[in-house]
Amino acid sequence: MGRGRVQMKRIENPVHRQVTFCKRRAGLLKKAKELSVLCDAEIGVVIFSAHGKLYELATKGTMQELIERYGKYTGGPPADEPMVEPMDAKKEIEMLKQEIEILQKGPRWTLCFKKSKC
Amino acid sequence: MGRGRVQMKRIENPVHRQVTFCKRRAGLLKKAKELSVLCDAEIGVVIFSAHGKLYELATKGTMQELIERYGKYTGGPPADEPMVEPMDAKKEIEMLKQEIEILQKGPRWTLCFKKSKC
DNA sequence: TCCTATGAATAAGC
DNA sequence: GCTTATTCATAGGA
Repeated sequence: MGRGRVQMKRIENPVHRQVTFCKRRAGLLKKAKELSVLCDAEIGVVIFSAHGKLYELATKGTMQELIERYGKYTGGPPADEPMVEPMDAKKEIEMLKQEIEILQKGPRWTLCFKKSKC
Repeated sequence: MGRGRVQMKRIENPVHRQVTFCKRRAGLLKKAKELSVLCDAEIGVVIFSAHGKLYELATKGTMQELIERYGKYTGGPPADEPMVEPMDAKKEIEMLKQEIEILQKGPRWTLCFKKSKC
């Protein structure tokens, strides 16, 4: 980026590393917020700097709540299929119905890109 | 980005939202890895999609270890163990989701693309 | 810090 | 999924 490419290895120069850390940390948190808003996702980011300082972000509720949700999810039944966590049933049903409505009304592609692979 | 600006609000069209979620999620995790490597930081990212599916990344060690470190740092209590949550109306939700899946994939890509990983 | 030149990310379209 | 047109992020330098 910027001027010249970036090697994916630890930046040795401590000044450069510090500057890059600040810039990219801000960028990462911004991206996380954006993804959360745009796609209605709950996201948590935890960053420990090399010196051990903590930076964090939780897009919905608190980090503690997110950690608890994480614990429930990973501690649940060992699904071979991607497991989906039940949320408030009423809410979800409403959301799903709305999606269906949008899908049914919205214009559909009539194109089919036939590639040999498929 | 890309073609035209992005409004920082929830994407209403479910197809667009899904596509954006996949792309930006990948981008976010990539950025997190890069920051970790370049600046020698320990980073954890947890993403719950709107439908409750979990995506995660821990750049050093496991997420569980990172959560413990976080708990120590913040002085909070250790992560709770999961609890199982009973559900009703689960059936209806499943049906609706299936319908959405059919609508999204059915007539459009059946002959062309493999099942999406997202 | 602020300011560019450039490399990356990504929204749409296919 | 792949391509392309644009916007975004950011490395280096002032």
